[in-house]
Amino acid sequence: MTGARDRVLDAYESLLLEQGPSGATLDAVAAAAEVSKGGLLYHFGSKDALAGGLLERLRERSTRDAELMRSDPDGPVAYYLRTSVPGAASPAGLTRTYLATLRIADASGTAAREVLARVDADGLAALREEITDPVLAWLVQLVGDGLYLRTLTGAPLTGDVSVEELRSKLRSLLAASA
Amino acid sequence: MTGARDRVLDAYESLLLEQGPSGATLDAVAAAAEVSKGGLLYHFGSKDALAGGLLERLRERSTRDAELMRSDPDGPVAYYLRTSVPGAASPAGLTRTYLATLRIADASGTAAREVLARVDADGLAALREEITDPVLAWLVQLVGDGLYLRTLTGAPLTGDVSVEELRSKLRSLLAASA
DNA sequence: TTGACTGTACCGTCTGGACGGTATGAATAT
DNA sequence: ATATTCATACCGTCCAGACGGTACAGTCAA
Repeated sequence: MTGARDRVLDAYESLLLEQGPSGATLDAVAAAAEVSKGGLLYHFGSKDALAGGLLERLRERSTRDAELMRSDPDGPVAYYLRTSVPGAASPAGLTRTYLATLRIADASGTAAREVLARVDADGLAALREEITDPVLAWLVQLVGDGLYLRTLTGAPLTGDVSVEELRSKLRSLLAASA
Repeated sequence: MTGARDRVLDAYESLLLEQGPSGATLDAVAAAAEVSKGGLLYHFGSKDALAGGLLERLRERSTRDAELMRSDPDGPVAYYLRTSVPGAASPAGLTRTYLATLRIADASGTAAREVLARVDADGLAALREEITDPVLAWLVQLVGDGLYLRTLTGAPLTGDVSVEELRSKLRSLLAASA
């Protein structure tokens, strides 16, 4: 009994990631969630409400992720470097929800942008607790964001240089400035 | 006589950037380009063909941008750092076309991803001509990509740290490893 | 009995696309 | 010199289908 509501949101995310906004129709989402269309509309009264539900989930997961980041035994930076790699999803499922929200950042208008901006701000704040230099903290975050963009485009993440090499480079950069 | 074809592509880009894929309907594009729908369809036989036209333009502009990058008096890196900032568009209009293409990266399926990947590869190759360390070259590119993502979400580019500070940090990082 | 659905039937709107027509100008034929 | 043909570059209308959303009768576990 996973709760149909969550299943609908999961399905919405999946369709957004795999087929984009145009593929995430109410019918398709309902089918993917194994719920009738009527059932979907019972939980989310309109498509806007569905998008709102995704935004709400993003907010929740972002908050939870920030907590995990702060309480990580190796510190926020280590956590961030570990989880911002597309392959390893964040425990809270933040990555997935974030990427899905990115796809509706225009359709949902400003609301999505605001939440997205808040998620970024939360992450940066957590990073700053460990990285004293604000410029460097931002740089680290931007590298993670760049990796996100790669995932968005479905780029192969370049086999030439591994993400692990990138992370260790970042670590040495951080150590040098400390 | 600017050529209706180019005007259509310009309008398509604008709508993609301002309203996203759902706003970029054939009618809307035609209206924005001040061309009738029939006229639009004369130049691009279908919506897929329109997307294809955008991809073609991206390829052209990317090639031209790579040339400008290589022939820049201050070197590829300086050029990249200068132009990857959303505010200052690249001379060839690459930024705009790239961002627009990002919005249809799913609808156009794999074709868009391939071109996007090639643009990234071209940029990285140009960067590598100046930055010997491949990991560092990739890092620089990812920072630029992160800035792109910010533009995509419409994030305020954080007023806390200026992009100029970020650039100078990057420059000093590059100088230190040389 | 209520809440959480399912299933089916619909409706109005919008969208991509097909299609037939038109204006212009250059080439060719007479 | 005039008439005819042809290609290019559009315009405006129409339509089938898809989409979001509504309505409502029924099911079934707690």
